[in-house]
Amino acid sequence: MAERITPRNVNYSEWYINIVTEAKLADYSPVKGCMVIRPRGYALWERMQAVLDGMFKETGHQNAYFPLLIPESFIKKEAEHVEGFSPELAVVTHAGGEELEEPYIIRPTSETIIWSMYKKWIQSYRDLPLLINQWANVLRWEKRTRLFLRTSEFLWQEGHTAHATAEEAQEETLTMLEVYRRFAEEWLAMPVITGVKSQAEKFAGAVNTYAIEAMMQDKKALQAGTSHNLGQNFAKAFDVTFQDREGGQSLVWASSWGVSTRLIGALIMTHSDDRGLVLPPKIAPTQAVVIPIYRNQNKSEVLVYAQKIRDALKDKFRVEYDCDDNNSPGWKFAEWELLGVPVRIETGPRDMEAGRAVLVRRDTGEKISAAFDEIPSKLDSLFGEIQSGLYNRALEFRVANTVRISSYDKFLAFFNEGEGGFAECLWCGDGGCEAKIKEDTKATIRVLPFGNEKEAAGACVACGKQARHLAVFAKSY
RNA sequence: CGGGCUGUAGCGCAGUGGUUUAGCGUACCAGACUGGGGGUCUGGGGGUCGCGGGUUCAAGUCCCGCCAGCCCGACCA
Repeated sequence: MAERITPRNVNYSEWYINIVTEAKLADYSPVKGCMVIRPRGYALWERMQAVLDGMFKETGHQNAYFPLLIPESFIKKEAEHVEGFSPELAVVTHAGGEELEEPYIIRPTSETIIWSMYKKWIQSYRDLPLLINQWANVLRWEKRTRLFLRTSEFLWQEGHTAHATAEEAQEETLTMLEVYRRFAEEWLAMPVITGVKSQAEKFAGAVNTYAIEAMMQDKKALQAGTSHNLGQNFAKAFDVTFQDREGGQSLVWASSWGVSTRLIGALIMTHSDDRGLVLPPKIAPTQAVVIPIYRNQNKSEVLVYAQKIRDALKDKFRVEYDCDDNNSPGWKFAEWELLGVPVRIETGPRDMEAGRAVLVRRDTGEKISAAFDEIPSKLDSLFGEIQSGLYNRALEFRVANTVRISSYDKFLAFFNEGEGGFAECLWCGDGGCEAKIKEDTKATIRVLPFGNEKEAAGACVACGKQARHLAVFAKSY
């Protein structure tokens, strides 16, 4: 076996790509910047879809589907939106062997096509709120790509809601941000910081963008999900009005929110180690794998015993049984570790005679012997421990790499000389300061975290003027 | 679009103008022994050396051009 690639002998980005490809989650395709998601990678996405979709339904949303192609004129209706997306649009100019009268854009996001329909669907306050989600692919012609983190085409869900009042739209925006926070923290075991984006970092066309930001193991930040308050911007652009209770006409208020296959990248970069993926039990497509260990003379008895264990677990957990005769146990151990399966269950002749099995944790490597009857309950509690253990480990890592900085010299040293991380700093709110900081350090404001308004008293880290916000600065993906 | 690096078997690589039929590891195929941390042995298949041109008695190796990929930037979820 060749020496495994680690962040110590290559850069972090190569390490990450190596894990993605070694675990056979995805490949680059013949289409530049686009990836092929392999079955193992897609299984992760399906798990995420299932959980998120349940959370969307619980909060009153419905799924729908809108076209891939958007008339070019639609994109141009909202000024900020055009400006934000123009550089990365792919345009269809020909179809059916003829040049089209008006080109179509391949959707980079669906606000415009959806709001063109909402105009027809919304007449009265009785039609509101309209709470719709779409699972779809989108295309943004990115200059540089990285599997799962930034590909030209990616899969996502995009929620688009319409409301009668500004307050309702804002409430929806924050409700969905909270759904994302819960999903990231409770399911992906990935601690996130929630808050609002600066005006420079917000979505093109939004009034405000809220986000969940996570710290990866190289101490860079990753925006893992966004929820936008769109105000009346798209209602104005697409002339979507409704008649209120009093008989007057008003523009509707909007939100949109999305997470993408980038979450798979986030999951990998949060928990994985040099042996491969580490998946939290709640999201892992396979939670445990039963590996029989046998010699030729006792093969059939061991296989029967191992199958009994598998059968005792299969209705309660997502469990696989690896009786492939072509690979040695050692090979299988390494392979299933690479794939991130949270618990491995070894059953050999010794275990069979004792009526037991050995459970091995992927996250710590700890081996636990369990009697046959107690395996299901043991596994259940182990999953809980692994889930919270991964969360706590990631949280401790973030806390250990987050510092409060008040002097600009220290700020520059933190990002330009040190290893970086999250810097919590006071900021005056001026876009000029923000731009200067980006110029000097490549660090950007990731988020203005919630719940820190009282702490924003003091001087801006860059210009020294009266601060208005506490901001989290970091280099990001 | 700039800067750097790399194109030789599925993958990872060596090959420094002249060892015959271009090698090594791994993967693959056949068989046997094995099996509690990526097994051992024997035999086997697999190559337009990225593409095009040039120099030379002789080019994977030198020169020119082109193409592709990756990494680092700029842009972005």
